[in-house]
Amino acid sequence: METVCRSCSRPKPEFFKALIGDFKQRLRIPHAFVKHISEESSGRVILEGPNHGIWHVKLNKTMNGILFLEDGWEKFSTDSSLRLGEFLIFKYKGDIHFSVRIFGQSACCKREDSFNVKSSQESPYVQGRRKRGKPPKSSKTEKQEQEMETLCPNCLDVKPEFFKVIIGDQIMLKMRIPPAFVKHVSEKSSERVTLECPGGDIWHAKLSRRADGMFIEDGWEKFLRDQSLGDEEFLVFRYNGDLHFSVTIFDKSACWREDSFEVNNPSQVANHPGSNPSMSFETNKHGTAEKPRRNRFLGLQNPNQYDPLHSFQGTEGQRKSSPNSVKHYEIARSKEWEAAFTFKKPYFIVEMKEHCVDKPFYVTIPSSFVRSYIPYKKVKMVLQTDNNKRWPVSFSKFATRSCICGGWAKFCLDSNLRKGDYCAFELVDELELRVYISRVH
DNA sequence: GTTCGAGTATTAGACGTCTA
DNA sequence: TAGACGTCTAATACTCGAAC
Repeated sequence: METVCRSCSRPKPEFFKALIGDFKQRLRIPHAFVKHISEESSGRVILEGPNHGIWHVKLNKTMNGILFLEDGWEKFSTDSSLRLGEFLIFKYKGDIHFSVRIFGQSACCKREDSFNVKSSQESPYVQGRRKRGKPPKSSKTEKQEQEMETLCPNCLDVKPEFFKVIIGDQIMLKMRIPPAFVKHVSEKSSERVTLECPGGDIWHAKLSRRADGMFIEDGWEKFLRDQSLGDEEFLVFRYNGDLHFSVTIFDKSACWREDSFEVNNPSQVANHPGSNPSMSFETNKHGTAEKPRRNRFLGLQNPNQYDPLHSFQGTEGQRKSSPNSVKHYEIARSKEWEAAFTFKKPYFIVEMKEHCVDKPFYVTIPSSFVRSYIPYKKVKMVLQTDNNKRWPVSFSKFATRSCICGGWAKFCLDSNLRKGDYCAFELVDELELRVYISRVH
């Protein structure tokens, strides 16, 4: 169970961000999160890295009330070696103070890598390159060791974590633990998995070890059902050991789901400090309490509540350019581009470089995508766009890489692609890629 | 035996050059 | 000149050996 921290009596609001587009220049605060900081929406904020290093970043507000982390953000981004496709989770501690956790493309928390980054001066990265050899052992003072035992995980992020996005049908039956995370699970552990929501509710499921990975099933489906979890919701699993996971749920607004902090079992309500006394329960046919099902947000009914940059999806354990199920919408807004991405099919994203939009006109396809989805050495493919226009292109697989070349130039010119734009390629059919464009210019 | 530094291998992206 | 292919380089994982 999520313990009550001695340094905080209530849960701290969180939101997550996917690093896409111009994330190195600035980062938008999700609209739904602004309410938590609206009174302090102008000025400097403090970002605390995974190792408790501190960065000061200017929080700027646009005319239409959108908040961006800007001046100083680039330094934080550089010092933390943030990369496209990674995820950040911001926990708001109050007094414009955020702690930040970084999740790599393996879907696991990058804490181990970034733990020793105390500040830009002490970064183990030299000119952006990680120093070779094993990282030095993190040194903690005796006091810090004691605090680790008494502070709740939300206040001291020292436990391994991974995230998972609810996408597609398969995950409704079982959830694959990211391969990069499996090392944290002892081979001697039992098969009984405990999933605990912040409100204290507990679900049990079965852990299956198979040749193709480690899965949580038999009970997972009930957990999803009871939490009314559905497409595009984002879960963070914090591992407490002995197959006990604390689960934090984020909804489509990129903010934590506050109802996940409510207690599902009325018998627990009276004893739970964070419970909502006004919450009512219905009794199901079995006589057990059932939380009213959440009114799930299924579409862009209210674009103002939707943070278009949040939902670049994670992977099922793949290292790069995950072909996870996501769909991208293109949203152009004045000079700055914003895109909302929610794919349903395998995809990859490419930033348009000079060679993509000028001679010799080609796009390199991530090899992980090619291995998984394009078994051909040389084949004709079709690109299509939102307006149902189609462009024939050639796909070629070489010894060291694969690319789209023949025909790409015409697509590029017809679509007026420019250097710096992003293209998402969604594999809608065996030899058909739907292209979504995010324009920077 | 453990920790840490350093060398090597592998992979993927960028870019230059060749050829039909 | 467009497309095909080779080479270079960066990033990172893996392995080994020295120091403690």
